[in-house]
Amino acid sequence: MPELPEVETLCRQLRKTIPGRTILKDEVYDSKLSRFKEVRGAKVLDVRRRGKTIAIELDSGRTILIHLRMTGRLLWRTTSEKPQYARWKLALDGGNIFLVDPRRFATVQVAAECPKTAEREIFGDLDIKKFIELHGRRKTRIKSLLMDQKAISGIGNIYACEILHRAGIHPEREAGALTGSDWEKILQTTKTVLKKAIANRGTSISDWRDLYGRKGDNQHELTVYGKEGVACPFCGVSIRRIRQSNRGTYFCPRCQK
DNA sequence: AGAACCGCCTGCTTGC
DNA sequence: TGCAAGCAGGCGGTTC
Repeated sequence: MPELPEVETLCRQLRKTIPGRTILKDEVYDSKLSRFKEVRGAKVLDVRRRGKTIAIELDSGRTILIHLRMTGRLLWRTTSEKPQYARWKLALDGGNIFLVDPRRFATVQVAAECPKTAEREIFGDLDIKKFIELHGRRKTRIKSLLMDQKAISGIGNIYACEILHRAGIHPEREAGALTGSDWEKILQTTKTVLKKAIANRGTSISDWRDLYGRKGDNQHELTVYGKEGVACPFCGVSIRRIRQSNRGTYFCPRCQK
């Protein structure tokens, strides 16, 4: 699933590829994708990441917002050959961006403005002190909080599990019961885990591929996600899987208190 | 307020 | 082998 590191990988690759190019046309292949405003003729100025959203800024003042949800991928092709499960194409001078998505959850919209998320961005303006003030007394469980996009942007199920494992915090701990040093640990580990994943160009356990169709390397770094029954690399105890808010949570019962 | 659950989707795995 | 049920889950919504 594309989370912050995967989306960041795409944004970096797009930033090297499309600014300065002009949009020749766009084609929608999936009726589920809503109609959007005209983007033809506009030139790409920049590509930014907002949480898990890709924002392509145009010189027309509009911004194309792409959210990949579960199985969405973006593919750069210099030919017009349509990949399997192509849902949308942005034709630029010199190449095409295809949105590929077997499960059809991904969304594309054209907005007037780029969403503002800087205060929720771990690599942006997010401030630990302020974060603890806002969320440090809540009754919600820490894993749900890490995945709450309105609290902190970009973390999904895979990285939430991995972060808490490396931080030694049990996913069912109540946010309000965490100490200052717990928070320190969690937010520091969040940075470390996500940075590593970005450097590895994302986690390819199933669908994820980068802009050029290549797998990432971060799946080799995973210590708990998808590893029920496997020995914890730190202590050797069997990784457990529970269900939290209807999604799989993996953790080590010895390392995570 | 927070958790549980649903609907949106379809490729893949599992079980009979 | 073949088919159907079950599973995966981000997000927005509803319900309890």
